[in-house]
Amino acid sequence: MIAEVIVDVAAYPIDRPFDYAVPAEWESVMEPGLRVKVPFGPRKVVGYVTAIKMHSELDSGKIKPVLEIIDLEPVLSTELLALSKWMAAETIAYEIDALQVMLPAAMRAKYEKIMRVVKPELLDDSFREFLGNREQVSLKALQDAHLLNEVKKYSEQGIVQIDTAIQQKTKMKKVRMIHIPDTAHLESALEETHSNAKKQVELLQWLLLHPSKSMEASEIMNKSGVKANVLKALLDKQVIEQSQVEVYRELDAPKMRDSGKPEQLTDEQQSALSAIEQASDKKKQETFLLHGITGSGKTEVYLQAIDHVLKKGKEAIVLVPEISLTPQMTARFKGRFGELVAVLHSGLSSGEKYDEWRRIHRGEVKVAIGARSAVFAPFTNLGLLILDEEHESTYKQEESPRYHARDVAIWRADYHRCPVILGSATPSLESYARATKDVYTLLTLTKRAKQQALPEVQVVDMREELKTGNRSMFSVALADGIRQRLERKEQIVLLLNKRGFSSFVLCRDCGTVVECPNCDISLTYHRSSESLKCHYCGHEQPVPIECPECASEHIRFFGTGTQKAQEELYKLVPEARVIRMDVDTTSTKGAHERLLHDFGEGKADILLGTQMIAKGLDFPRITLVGVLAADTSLHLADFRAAEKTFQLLTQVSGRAGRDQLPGEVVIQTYDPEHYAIELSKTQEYVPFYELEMDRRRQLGYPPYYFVTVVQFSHEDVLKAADYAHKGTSFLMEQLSSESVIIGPTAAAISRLNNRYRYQCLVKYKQEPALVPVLQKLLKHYKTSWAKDGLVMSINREPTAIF
DNA sequence: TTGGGGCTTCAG
DNA sequence: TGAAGCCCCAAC
Repeated sequence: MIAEVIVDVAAYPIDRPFDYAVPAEWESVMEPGLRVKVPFGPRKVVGYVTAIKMHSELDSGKIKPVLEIIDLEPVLSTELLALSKWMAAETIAYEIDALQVMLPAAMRAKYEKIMRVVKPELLDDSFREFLGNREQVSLKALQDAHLLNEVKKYSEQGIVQIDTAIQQKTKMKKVRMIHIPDTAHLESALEETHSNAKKQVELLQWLLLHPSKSMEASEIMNKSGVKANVLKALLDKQVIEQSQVEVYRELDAPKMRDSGKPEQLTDEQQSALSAIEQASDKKKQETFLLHGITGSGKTEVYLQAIDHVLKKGKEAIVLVPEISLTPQMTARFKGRFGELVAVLHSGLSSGEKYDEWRRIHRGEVKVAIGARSAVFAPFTNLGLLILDEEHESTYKQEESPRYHARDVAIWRADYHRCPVILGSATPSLESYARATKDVYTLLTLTKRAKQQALPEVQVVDMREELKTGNRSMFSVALADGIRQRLERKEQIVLLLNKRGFSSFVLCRDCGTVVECPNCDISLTYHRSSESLKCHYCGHEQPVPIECPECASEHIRFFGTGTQKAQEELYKLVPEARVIRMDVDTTSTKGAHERLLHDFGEGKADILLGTQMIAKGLDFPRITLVGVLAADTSLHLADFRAAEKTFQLLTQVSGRAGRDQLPGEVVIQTYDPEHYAIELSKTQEYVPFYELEMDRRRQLGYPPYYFVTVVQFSHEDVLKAADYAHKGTSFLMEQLSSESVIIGPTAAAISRLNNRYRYQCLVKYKQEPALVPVLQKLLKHYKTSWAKDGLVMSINREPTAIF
């Protein structure tokens, strides 16, 4: 029997299965999806069995045997094995990378070189002394002891052997379990125990009072008050027995709970739910775009749809952007489905993630909630996949394999013949466009679930504020609003839009942002050269001293931090209690959750933060939302800038007035006429969608075109540019004339880690040759360019063009 | 990616 | 002549 194995080596010529002989005694247990230890060249590595066959094309002399089977059960199902193949091909990644992302990080192998003594009698005395009674030592320890030269000699003489040890990063957690005999045995043991052994008598009596078959050793010690030595004495006498039992790590119980009861649905919610249930009953793959305004109760639709598939004995995956994986959200799912839910979020340790993964793998839970990678949850009978806030760019992994969770979800749904729900108040243009073309089924929720009115939105022109002499960060309207809420003991959320910090130049008098003469995109400020550059066409110009439009000298780099905002806020309302939430204050584990919890408890009046506060907050006392600088994200060198701004403004506005109290939103901007800001006033998505689609069509950007970016980097500027040229011309030659190839241009971050970066942009509507051509380019690169120090990467459908 | 073999270079 | 450094190649 032959096993085809993908080995744990990420390299171009190795990105294919290798054949290994299966020893006869393992033939009955060998199957695809198992991890094995195999010899590979002179070393030993972990590999994944992807197929079993009876014969190999290779000379039998070349085939080595599998050394060890690591798992008892396959860790990857046939479905996930097939998915990894598809994903590797689609994203142009190594298959091993595609396999590894599907498993928890704790299962990734760690290699350690160890030295094993073969002929101890031939060792020097000093070396033997160092070893003590150890038979093997890690090379690391030997290096620390400066013994590497000796080891080398011994190894050449065959006195010691160097070997690779493969270790699991995280092991299953085990506890010491004490097995307690029945009362009769305990009583007879008590009689036999000498009364001098007071503590033993005490323990036996305690055990008699607390009858149980088995108990954790630590629990016995804690509750009975005896020490470990007493326990050991009884173990030695074989009165009690012990064993190591595998347990799951205890997760923090959610602090908030949902009532657990399904809520009454509105008509709109009900018809959306029915459509999903129908698709589910018909065992049909169908992708639904659930477009519901903020507060329209999308989550309730998810919950009831999940309930429907669970009743049919199937499983569900819910993906949420990491940031909205707040206790509020998870508590709601746990409240509804209790122990059937596994939550996978970044706050868990790798061991905890591993435990959650095993709970899914063993079929102990039916619902998995998590960020991007939860889309690979090892369910075998999926009935529903949900992506909440589907427009979020965090669903795209920006390192190899560069997959999009949406595509993976649809692939899995297709495999299991089940529906996918993409939910958002502000869908990505891609998804909405597909919904209008009936690729996806559009479901719309236009009313808020609790009948509240949408908050009233006011856009404040900061240029006017400046003219009237207000140089502070807060407009008169916002400052008044804040004071008012403080008096009424209501809560305020202030969003500081920090994206694209200091990267563009803006005139404080007329709001002009310096743009590229060739492209409809703002120029990016480059400190190193004191110039402004366009990352799309390569245009470059010096930083102007005065505004090119109004000749004002109030022209400067735009951007301001949360810390400064907090100081200014203090000057404005010293009595207010402010919680600041940004990368600085949320870097420690659980900080994010704690700050939100405090805010929810009313321990602060104002929540000031960056993007991370825009989502998922659902607190009834928030009645004012202020956006301090709406335009910061508008002038990024990114064709999605307007879309992202509109999404952010809509999301954050949705935080206000979610309960009884009416909400109000104040958006401060230097560019009130911009359609992304103008339209966020009414929070109407469709008009924005139409305008933005028009613009995208004119400029030839997604979703009208697909985009692939090929990036070239090299330590030497000239070589980077040279290879970028070569690569670009290769693509031009090979791809059809329908495709638009732009570049090479300097990347937005033109030097990163001392490497110069250039890129080439491929835009296409239909290009069947794309993947094969990219594969060819990759082969070129790997077989010759890479040797010259070039690094090339391919990113299909990037979230942003850097 | 990694380890080994082979080749060159340099000092002794 | 041996050690060290570098390049190249195969890996089942």
